[in-house]
Amino acid sequence: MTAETTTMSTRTPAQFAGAAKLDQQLCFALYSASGLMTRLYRPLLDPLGLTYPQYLAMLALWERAPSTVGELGEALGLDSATLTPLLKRLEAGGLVTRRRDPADERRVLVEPTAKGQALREQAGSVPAAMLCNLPLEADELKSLHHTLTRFVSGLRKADAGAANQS
Amino acid sequence: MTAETTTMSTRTPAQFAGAAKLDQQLCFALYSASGLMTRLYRPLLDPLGLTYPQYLAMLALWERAPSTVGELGEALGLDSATLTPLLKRLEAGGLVTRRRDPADERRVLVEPTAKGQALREQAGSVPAAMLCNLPLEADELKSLHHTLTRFVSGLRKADAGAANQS
DNA sequence: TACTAAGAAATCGTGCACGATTTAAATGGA
DNA sequence: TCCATTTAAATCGTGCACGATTTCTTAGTA
Repeated sequence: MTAETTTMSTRTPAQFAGAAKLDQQLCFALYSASGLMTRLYRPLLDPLGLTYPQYLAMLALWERAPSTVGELGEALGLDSATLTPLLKRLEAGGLVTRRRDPADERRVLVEPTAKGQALREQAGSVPAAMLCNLPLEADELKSLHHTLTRFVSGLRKADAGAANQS
Repeated sequence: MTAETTTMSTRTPAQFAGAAKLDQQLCFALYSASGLMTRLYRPLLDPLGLTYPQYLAMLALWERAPSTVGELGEALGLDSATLTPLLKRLEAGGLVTRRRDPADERRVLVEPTAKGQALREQAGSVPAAMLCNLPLEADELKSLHHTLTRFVSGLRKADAGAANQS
């Protein structure tokens, strides 16, 4: 993006110009960073046969299984329309099982198979490899992570509020 | 995500546990932040008839038109497989025109229509409205933006390097 | 002039993401 | 008990994203 060299819009009120540009750049930077990171994960995850969202789902399941679709959705910030087909693909790959909860037939319990558990060992080297790719110093990463965590937490509240209004 | 309350994995070698967790959380935080931001933009962009990627494309075109598909791709970090259908939708909505460059028939020039230019006025209020939604203080936003910009710049280099290797 | 190589955009197939709707199960009264 | 309400997941339609391939154009070169 040529954002740095952008001249001020001639129509934007002066008092908004700075803030508007900052906002645009921040949101765009988040958008770009997210996409670039997914791309950097690809060569690490391809050998495991996982996409990045699938990797996130497995991480969640390795920490807590069985989980319901709803619990996974809460953990990952995704809804059933996204998770159901993703989990079906993981099931087709033999990594998880899906079954109705006998105690509440509305729920679906998802759980890693033996193969899915075995994958955890292979996946163990991913975070360290990924860390090597990240272009900031350790303290900067920590600071970025800290700010982002507060940011996400705030956004989630705003998002929940917006959902309740409608 | 229950990341804050996550207990340490019992299988991860101790010396990697901290770094691994930090990495996972940072990447996941970026992924989450990006998705949440797109969601926050939706109510602002819906009245304009734009999605967030379409809004980004229009921002780029308002700054520089005509642009080729390749130039837009460079600016937004997207390839022609993503942009071509997106631009066709903008064209179908009457916001841009697409035509082959007479000087080089390989290129396609994209340019806002009068309607696309008019939309710029309406879109002027979007950044300020978005800014109100963001949950951090101005100095924190600035710091986040600064770190993210360096981060993205570094990731782009890493990504370009990876592309050249293959 | 031909012939190859390089470039730009479009196309194809797969997967993620979500709003809106649907189906089915559980819950809470009248 | 019966029925309305709520809840959980699945489904449908649209749009983004990208690797791989294809088509067409331009450039370079024997």
